[in-house]
Amino acid sequence: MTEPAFFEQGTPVGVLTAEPIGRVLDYTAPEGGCVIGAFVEVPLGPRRVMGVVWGPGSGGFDRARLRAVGQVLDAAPMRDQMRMFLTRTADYTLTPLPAMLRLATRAPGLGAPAATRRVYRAASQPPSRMTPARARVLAVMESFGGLALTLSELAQAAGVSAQVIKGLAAKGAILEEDAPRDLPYPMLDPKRPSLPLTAEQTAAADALRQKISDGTYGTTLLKGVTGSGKTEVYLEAVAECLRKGRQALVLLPEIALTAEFLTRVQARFGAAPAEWHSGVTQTERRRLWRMAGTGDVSLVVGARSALFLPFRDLGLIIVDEEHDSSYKQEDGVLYNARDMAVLRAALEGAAVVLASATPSLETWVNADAGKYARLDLPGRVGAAELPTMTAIDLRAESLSPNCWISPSLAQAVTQSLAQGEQALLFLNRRGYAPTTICRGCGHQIACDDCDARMVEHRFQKRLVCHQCGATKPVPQTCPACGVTGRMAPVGPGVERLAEETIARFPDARVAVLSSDLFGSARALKAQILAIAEGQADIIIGTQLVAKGHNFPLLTLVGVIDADLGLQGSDMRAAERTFQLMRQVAGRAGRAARKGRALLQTHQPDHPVIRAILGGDEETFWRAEAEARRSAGMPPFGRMAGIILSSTDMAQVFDFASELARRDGPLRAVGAQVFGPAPAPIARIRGRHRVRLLVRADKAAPLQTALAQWVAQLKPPGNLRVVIDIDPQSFF
DNA sequence: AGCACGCCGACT
DNA sequence: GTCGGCGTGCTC
Repeated sequence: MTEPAFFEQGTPVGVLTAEPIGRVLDYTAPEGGCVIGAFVEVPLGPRRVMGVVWGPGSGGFDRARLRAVGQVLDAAPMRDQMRMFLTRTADYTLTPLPAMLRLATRAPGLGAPAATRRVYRAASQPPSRMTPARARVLAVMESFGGLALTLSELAQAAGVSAQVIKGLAAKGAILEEDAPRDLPYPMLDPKRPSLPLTAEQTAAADALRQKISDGTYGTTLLKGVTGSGKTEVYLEAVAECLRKGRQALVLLPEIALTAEFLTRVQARFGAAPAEWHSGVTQTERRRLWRMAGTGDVSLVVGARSALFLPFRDLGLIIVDEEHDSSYKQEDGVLYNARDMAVLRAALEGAAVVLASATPSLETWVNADAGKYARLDLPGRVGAAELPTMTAIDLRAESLSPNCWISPSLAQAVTQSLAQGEQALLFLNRRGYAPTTICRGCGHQIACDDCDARMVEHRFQKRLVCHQCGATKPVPQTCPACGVTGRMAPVGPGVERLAEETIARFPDARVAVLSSDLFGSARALKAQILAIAEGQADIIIGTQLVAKGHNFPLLTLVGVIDADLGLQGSDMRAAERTFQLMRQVAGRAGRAARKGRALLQTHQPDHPVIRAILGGDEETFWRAEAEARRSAGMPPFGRMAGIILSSTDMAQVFDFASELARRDGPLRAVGAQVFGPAPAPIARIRGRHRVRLLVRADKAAPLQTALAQWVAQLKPPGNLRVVIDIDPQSFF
């Protein structure tokens, strides 16, 4: 069936709005008609809302009662590929289509006529009377050629007041005009020479260029150890894509921390790329959204939601640090940007590059099965060598109570300091101490609204719940037994580790990098820069430091508790610990000096610890893959998590049990239900959470079955049901 | 999502 | 008698 691309005035059209209405509504096409995919404004009840012409009218509504499309908005119509992408992601994630549309239209004033701004341009006629200030203005204009400047730009550049410029304009000596506010982004120049590449990098870059030159879909895993120069390699893929005249998208996990990345793009292409993340202004978002649609932006660097920009001709998607768990959105629409990038690329005829030093098991398996191509960069660039990794067996070390730096680690730190090098002590725990306990009765302080212990933050002088952010003062008196003065912190957090470090190394400058210690991303960036320049001797850090920062003077990484991530029975624990440890260790020795990593552990013979220390990664992945395969777990089977939450614990348990009992639609496709069990976090913000897990074979039509299954029961009152396809954690 | 309609409790 | 609580249902 072929759909008409254009609808004459008065013909019924189906319009999808971002309102939570489960279906497309019929309207009549407006005066002048409209094309399929057009962004329109339609009347809905007393309101006017934005929508997209999704297709011909369904005809299921009284023709005489149809209202007309209000107006066609001034935006590039949504392309077929994008409509297909939204439909497919909605189906895959079991998200209502309007919610997907909302994700794809996160730009303010979408249809408003293009905003203008007043600009000034040189005129041929000189002013009747020349003054030094006027001369400076004219000189600035001369130096900018024909380029139009705003009042403030011009005044600042010439060092004159706005009055001078207004005066010149009034005399006709310069021209005053309105220009569109949304200027095209500076052009990136892919013809500029790349940085010198090693033979290894060149080979990988050539292979990627080849993938892009045929303009078809294909996914490549670019696996390179930290410091192997992955970025330079995939920037060559970007260059090839730009040469082809297509747009490129680079997805990054922690967008607030990309100053270094932007500088590298600037160095390679002579101009900065467009940025898309929560920190960009509304005006900028609007500009980028529109320019993506018209093709006036060639390279976008962004967080996961950049995947939903309306690119006119997307030729390449890079997913950097593809294993990073922040690609999986955990609230609102639950999607994994890495997987959806592959889907979008397939629909657009674009190439995908998944870059990582420690790929996700899913990606490793896909590459192993030949579904993805794979390129390896085994060596570091230049003089840098991979750090050596050794375990410190904590069973053989004598540690004083409330101390976490073993004698062996302390000795290594002393040695680094003596050589004028930096050391990093890694502990993935924010705050001072994870637990506050009463020495009298053993009571632990927990959050009032969540099923979580409260973490002491000495910096804030309060206890903080890491689930909901609630805080309370550290009590002097035990709320359980009423005894005063026996409350005590138990276990280490980075703040407490810093205290110990300062006591042990009084002459060293100690810096703590933890996300909660900085008010803004800018302050954090400044601190990172200062550390990179050598303004600290010992860095104490959480997970934050594992992600992509270069500290050239850093040669020693000490992992305080390598066992931390291995607790619990989550099947992803091994994979996560492996990735994190490898990444943290990779911070050491990235410049000329050799680095080493020391892992404090109570179980040096644990298979994961041995895999981290021993070089044989492929064996580790193969064993992990085999364990998953035999259990029928992802990526060899499919999983969905169903989180049910309510303020009433009995109600939510009863409902979940009833749902689990009525598993007919699931059994019909060979899927099983597990649970109900308390969710990993059993209570958040006063809501009790219960989880069901569904497992199915890879080929099973899981989404359809889930939809039928859940539709059997109507959730009562304030009970909420959220379905999470491909959950990050499964027990 | 908004916004109306509607059916029961405590107020001028 | 009326004001208003927010449950239910509709929007082409």
